[in-house]
Amino acid sequence: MRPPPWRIGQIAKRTGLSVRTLHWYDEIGLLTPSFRGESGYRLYTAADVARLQQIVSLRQLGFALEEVRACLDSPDFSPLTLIQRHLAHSRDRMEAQRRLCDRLEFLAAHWGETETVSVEELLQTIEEMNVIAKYYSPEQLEQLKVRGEQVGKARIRQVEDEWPKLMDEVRTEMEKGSDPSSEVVQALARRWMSLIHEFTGGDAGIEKSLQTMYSQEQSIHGTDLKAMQPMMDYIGKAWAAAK
Amino acid sequence: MRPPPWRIGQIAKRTGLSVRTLHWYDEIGLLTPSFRGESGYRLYTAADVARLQQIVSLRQLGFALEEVRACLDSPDFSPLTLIQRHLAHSRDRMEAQRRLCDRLEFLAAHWGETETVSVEELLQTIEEMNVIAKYYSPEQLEQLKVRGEQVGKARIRQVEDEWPKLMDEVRTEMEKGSDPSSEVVQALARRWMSLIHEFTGGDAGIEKSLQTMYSQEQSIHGTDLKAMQPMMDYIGKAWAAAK
DNA sequence: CCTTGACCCTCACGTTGCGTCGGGCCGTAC
DNA sequence: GTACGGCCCGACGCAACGTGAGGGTCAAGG
Repeated sequence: MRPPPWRIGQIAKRTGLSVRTLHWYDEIGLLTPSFRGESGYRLYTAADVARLQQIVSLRQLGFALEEVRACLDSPDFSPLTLIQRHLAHSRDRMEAQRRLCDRLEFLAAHWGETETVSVEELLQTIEEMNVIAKYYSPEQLEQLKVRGEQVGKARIRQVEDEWPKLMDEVRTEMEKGSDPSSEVVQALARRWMSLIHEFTGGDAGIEKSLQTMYSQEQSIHGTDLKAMQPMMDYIGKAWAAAK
Repeated sequence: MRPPPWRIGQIAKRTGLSVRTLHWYDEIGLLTPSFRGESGYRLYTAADVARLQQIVSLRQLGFALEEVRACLDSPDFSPLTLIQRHLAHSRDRMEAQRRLCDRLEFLAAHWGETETVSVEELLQTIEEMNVIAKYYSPEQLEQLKVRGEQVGKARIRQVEDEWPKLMDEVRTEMEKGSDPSSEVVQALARRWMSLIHEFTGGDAGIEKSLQTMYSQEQSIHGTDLKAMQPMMDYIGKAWAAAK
């Protein structure tokens, strides 16, 4: 790092940028080295390096090269609005990134120990996620995610096992024509409501969204929701009778 | 949306993609419509639309077009590792985005009500942020951010006012040669330590990093840290004497 | 039959910020 | 003298389209 002016390779090493990047900055006129040797070598002075460090600093904030140029080349430029614009934009992008991570995390967790997952299963699950996202607000989804972490994956699998059994039992009672106020049906209703409550975490909004989804969609997660409608009515009656 | 096959414009409206995008997918062979009319119009069948929706689904996860192609075109493809790779990558990017947002937020907040900010001030502050980031771990910075929000901006400005005054008083006592165990110096030491404590929030690690920074850097935020070294020793003696 | 307007086609260049060649000159050490 | 590494310029490549230019097609209306 002996005498200024320095050649391009020195500058590259010093700043961590690539030689090509410095060529590029020169080419677009963002940083033109003050001198050229007789052989055509770019020669950078201390002032050039200072400007380059400013460029690097502004780039760290995610500014585009043209914005960096605007900052450095117009002496009375006030970067405040630029920063605020960038902040808003960055926050948006971060939100999008966060949601994407959530989705990926869910998918990764969903098949945590599974060896191989087929593309069909993946697409199926994405489709379900999209359907679900249609009915819950982002905040509700966040709530559900937290709740899912609270109850643990083991319990979730337990419940996923239990649901179809419970539905079978309810269907049986319905077909037998059992009175909703009978003790057997009451017990089923209590189990039903308990599972729902475990899912919603007692949040009324989430339960509302869940019901809206059940009434609008005809199938999800392999369950025929249309066929569930009468069951829900039946259980609803039993629950009402219990009170 | 009458009879399949549909023309490109219909498909575009239906999927929310642009016509150009569909052209592009055709060009790279990701989605070639099953038919062409005699006039050369692209004609998409229901199967084409189904594939397109799969493409859109996978793109939502942030997959590159080539990855989408790999998923859809090799029948025994298992996307699990792809998802995990993507998740790791996405988390990294989100972390970077978060740090960038933090920096921008700090800058925006730093000049909250100021009308115009010069580029020099901006660059100066970025430089300080870089120096600070050299000495604190990301977790510590997060802690400091939270702490800053707790104490409020008004108090921060108060402290920023108070520091130079306190330093002046300490310097005066030093030059007078006052005994560190004297009551006057003890009082100064108590004020000094109190301010430090208010900054660190009582965190030993942060205080350590702060001291490292003070000993390594020669100037920050317009304060001559080299000149502060003897003052810190002096206060240290006074504090030790107090105990 | 002609026009109009919506829709479609195929090039083909622009975008961002460089990475990565290829072919050839320059500088220094052995 | 020559070998090796640094530097030059020019040009293509990248991801995923956007945005024209210039021109055909189709259905309805005058």
